[in-house]
Amino acid sequence: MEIARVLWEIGPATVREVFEQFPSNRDFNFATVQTYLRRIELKGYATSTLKGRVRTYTASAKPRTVIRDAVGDLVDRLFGGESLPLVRHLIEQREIDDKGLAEIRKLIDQMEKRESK
Amino acid sequence: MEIARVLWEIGPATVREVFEQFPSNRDFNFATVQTYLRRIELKGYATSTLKGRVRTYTASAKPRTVIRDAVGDLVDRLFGGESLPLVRHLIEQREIDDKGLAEIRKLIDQMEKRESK
DNA sequence: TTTCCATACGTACGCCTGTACGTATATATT
DNA sequence: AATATATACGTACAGGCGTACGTATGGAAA
Repeated sequence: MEIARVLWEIGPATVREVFEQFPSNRDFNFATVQTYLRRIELKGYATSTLKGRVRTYTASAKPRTVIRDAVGDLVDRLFGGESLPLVRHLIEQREIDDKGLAEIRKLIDQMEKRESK
Repeated sequence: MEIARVLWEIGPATVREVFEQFPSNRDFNFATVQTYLRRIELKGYATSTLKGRVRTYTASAKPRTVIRDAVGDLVDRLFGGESLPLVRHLIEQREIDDKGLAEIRKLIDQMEKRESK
């Protein structure tokens, strides 16, 4: 996931480019990043091509899809499929700052407006 | 997680009691539930005592703690540690119904009030 | 041209997870 | 008392994940 996120963020990239996205506090071995990218491709979340000596990876699955699946899975396991308790948890545990709270309120307004139309 | 949730919900319980919480669409084998409970105890999330022939498990870790860890992990992996995008995702993908949205709005009000005090 | 460096690719390995079987044994049923 | 039933407990086994090593090879530096 960490690796896939990098691919989404910086777009098509070589192993080295992905590797270099990680700050020193998250120090993977180059070969480890390589393995992850290979596996990501195996699962169909990315494609790659060999240009000369260097393989370049491109994300194929959309973030939205992968995120939906992963979050759905967590929600099933932790909350029996209910999303609301997760949001409640996040807000109550103060994981969201003031600015964030304001943004969420705005989002809710929009969703309600859109829904009633 | 599914198993631990049951322990939290129904309190101390025997393997059979936990086993019976699952509806037929989620059909574990009795032995499977047994194994999970053993592992949950191994990890320190529960304790157990043998009364006569029957072992009874009691959750020890608090849901809040386990949930915080699991959600934190997901947020790290999927969103680089930012919780807001997760909430945004949940709301935008319409995972929350009207009633839920209203409740969240109320919650936000409360949090803001509490914070400013 | 010889040596070094980067990269690809195959392989490894321990741990975790999901799932369950088999066996011993104690309790309930006949 | 003999037999069936339930339970605990040890064990298993495949697949995934996190992490990386080793080796071959092509291009760069000396």
